[in-house]
Amino acid sequence: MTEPTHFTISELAKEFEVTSRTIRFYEEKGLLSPTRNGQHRIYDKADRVRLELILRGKRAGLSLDESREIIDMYAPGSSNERQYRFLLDKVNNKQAQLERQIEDIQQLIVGLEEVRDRCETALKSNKGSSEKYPMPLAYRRIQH
Amino acid sequence: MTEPTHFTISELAKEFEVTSRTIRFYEEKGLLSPTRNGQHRIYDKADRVRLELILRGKRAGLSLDESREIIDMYAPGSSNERQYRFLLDKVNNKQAQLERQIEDIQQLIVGLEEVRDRCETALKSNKGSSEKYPMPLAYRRIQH
DNA sequence: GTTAACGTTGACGTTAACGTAAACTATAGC
DNA sequence: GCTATAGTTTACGTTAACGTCAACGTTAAC
Repeated sequence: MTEPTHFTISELAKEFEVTSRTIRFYEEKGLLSPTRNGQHRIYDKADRVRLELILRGKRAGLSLDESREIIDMYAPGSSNERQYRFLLDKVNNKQAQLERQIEDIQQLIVGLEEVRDRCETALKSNKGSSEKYPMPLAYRRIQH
Repeated sequence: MTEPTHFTISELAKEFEVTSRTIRFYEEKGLLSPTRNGQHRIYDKADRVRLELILRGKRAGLSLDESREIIDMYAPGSSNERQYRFLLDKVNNKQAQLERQIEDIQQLIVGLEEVRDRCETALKSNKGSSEKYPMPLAYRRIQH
């Protein structure tokens, strides 16, 4: 049983738990461009990878435009020195932005961990009714 | 010069580089509830912190509803054991979700790092025109 | 007292990311 | 030949997160 090399829209839809409409929408927006068999769409492995990346970007909280930007960096076009330098610049900026995003998420997690600690100590004291429950401190050191 | 303790809407707008409309919108959505001096809004430090959290959530790629969820966990309501257990559960779920989100972002970064490496070697070979430039590999190990 | 600066409440407009429904085509199974 | 299944296009609907007026109220300055 060898790996499939081409896919229909509903196969991809099922695999990635999105609707066909969604996949067609991504095509409208220029994020996918499957070939056609007559009027039906046929997706190859590269298309599948692109869809995967789009959805990863979505889970990451990116807009479709942002995901497109990144995917386009993955698949470079022309290749003279100026283009490389330009791409390099975009890559570095994007990476910096993503790293800032990670920091923001980590700060949110720190806040949640404080909440959890307080919950747990409150539960361990075995009378969760008369506890002091001050505001979290996690959001005190903020700069950005 | 002691730290200010209250703020007008435009002060906050300026500090956080959003419009007053945006801040009022957050209030409409129940994310803020400043007091009033007559008809004007007055924001105290707690309000400011909440705004900060909302914007951090935004940078993190969360929707307003998701940010609200998290903020509401920070500021707990009643406190019997059942409530604590329930909150604890929500906190843990949210944390897991945020950590998955971080992983997705990190994968995107890995892809960008590959691109950058190729850019840099291409530039170092000092003739950026005749290089092979295969598709990135970063998105090969994917499970989720 | 009027103009400027700041704030307020509607209310309608806009963009992104799809959902939903209608009307049609093509193929496979009976 | 007919129905079921999968796919297609076209088009209008929806929700989130604001933007953009318009019309109005107040204090502060001149």
